[in-house]
Amino acid sequence: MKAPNEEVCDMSGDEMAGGAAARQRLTARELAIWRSLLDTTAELRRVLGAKLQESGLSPADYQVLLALREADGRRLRSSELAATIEWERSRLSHHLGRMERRGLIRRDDCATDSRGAEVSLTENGAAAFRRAGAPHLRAIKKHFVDALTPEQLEALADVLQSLQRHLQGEVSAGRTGGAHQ
Amino acid sequence: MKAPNEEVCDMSGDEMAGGAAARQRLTARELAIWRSLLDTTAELRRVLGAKLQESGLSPADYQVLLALREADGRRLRSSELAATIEWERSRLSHHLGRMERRGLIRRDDCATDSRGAEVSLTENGAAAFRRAGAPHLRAIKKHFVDALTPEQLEALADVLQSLQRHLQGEVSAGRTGGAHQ
DNA sequence: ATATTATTATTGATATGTCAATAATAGGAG
DNA sequence: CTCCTATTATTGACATATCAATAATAATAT
Repeated sequence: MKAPNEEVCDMSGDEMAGGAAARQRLTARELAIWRSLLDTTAELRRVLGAKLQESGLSPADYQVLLALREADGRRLRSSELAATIEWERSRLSHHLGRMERRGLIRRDDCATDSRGAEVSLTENGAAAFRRAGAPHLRAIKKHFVDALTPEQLEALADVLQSLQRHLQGEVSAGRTGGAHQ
Repeated sequence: MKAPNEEVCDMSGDEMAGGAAARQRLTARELAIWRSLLDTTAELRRVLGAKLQESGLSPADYQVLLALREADGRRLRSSELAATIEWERSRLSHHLGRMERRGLIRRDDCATDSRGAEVSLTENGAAAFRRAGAPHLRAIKKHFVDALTPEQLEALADVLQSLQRHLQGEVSAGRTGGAHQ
């Protein structure tokens, strides 16, 4: 096993111009936590995905149906839907094709923009979503929420907020600590 | 917006036999934290995957090459490799086929078991891994570790440990304290 | 109005992941 | 040994994801 502070990676090289803190190296402990984050979240996705599958929906199906369910008038332009769930348009187009074949959603021509398509739930799709919803939420409670104390949950929320801010600061050329990529 | 403690899901129904705590309901806050976990880790995977791609490797390629790199004699039986990285055998078989076509790995017949295949790095694969390694570790530091304080990192490790114990306790029929797997 | 550019959505090619079958060999019971 | 079962690895069919290219329309400039 590695010593707790062993350096796993020599960070010298490019894009490390700044102060001493910025050139610190990745420890074995830090790497292990990263791997644990990857593995644990993958396993959670797998377990919850399997639960959803019992209702005949994939996680991707669920995301699409949820966004439509919560949309004004239960319908969305294809590109609005893509923006809502943060998918690439092409991915959505392929997936909508499959969901349409299965009778879960419908695509109609848009009245105000001849290029556009309006996506809406079919009766079938709405029913599938209703069937899947409660078991899915129960599974989130059982496998995720119930594993943690309220304090741990809040600590996790704090961690996630920091990670997200850090990620956003990077794309919008921010001044997080000088790294402007 | 939802009130912080609004109940999102009525948990009554199945498999809730026990005390009052177990039948509590999923709050909007808890659901939001779950969604944030999904979204944030997806974005991290995306960013790190894009970085790896600059070296011509997918995250999956990297996992395979890393496992081979760390194996005794730089070679593994196919099923050992699958167990190491926790992949289904069929997935590994398909992926090894693609990696073999790209000249990253090689499969030889196993001397002691005529069914088996021994997977090993090619010179090409070893070189690709060497090229990708340092930038990948730097990216983990930059996008993940550097976003968090040491306290946040330890809090996250604690959360992940609880989640993993909880998941394992479920598969091995209960009693978190006794899971010896 | 016409030409240029941008936006919308789809498509095809390819890479990836899952599941259920298959083929071949190993290992044990009789 | 011979039959039965387990293990090993691959395959084919399909679902999914990404990327680059396309087609159609809208929006804008001149």
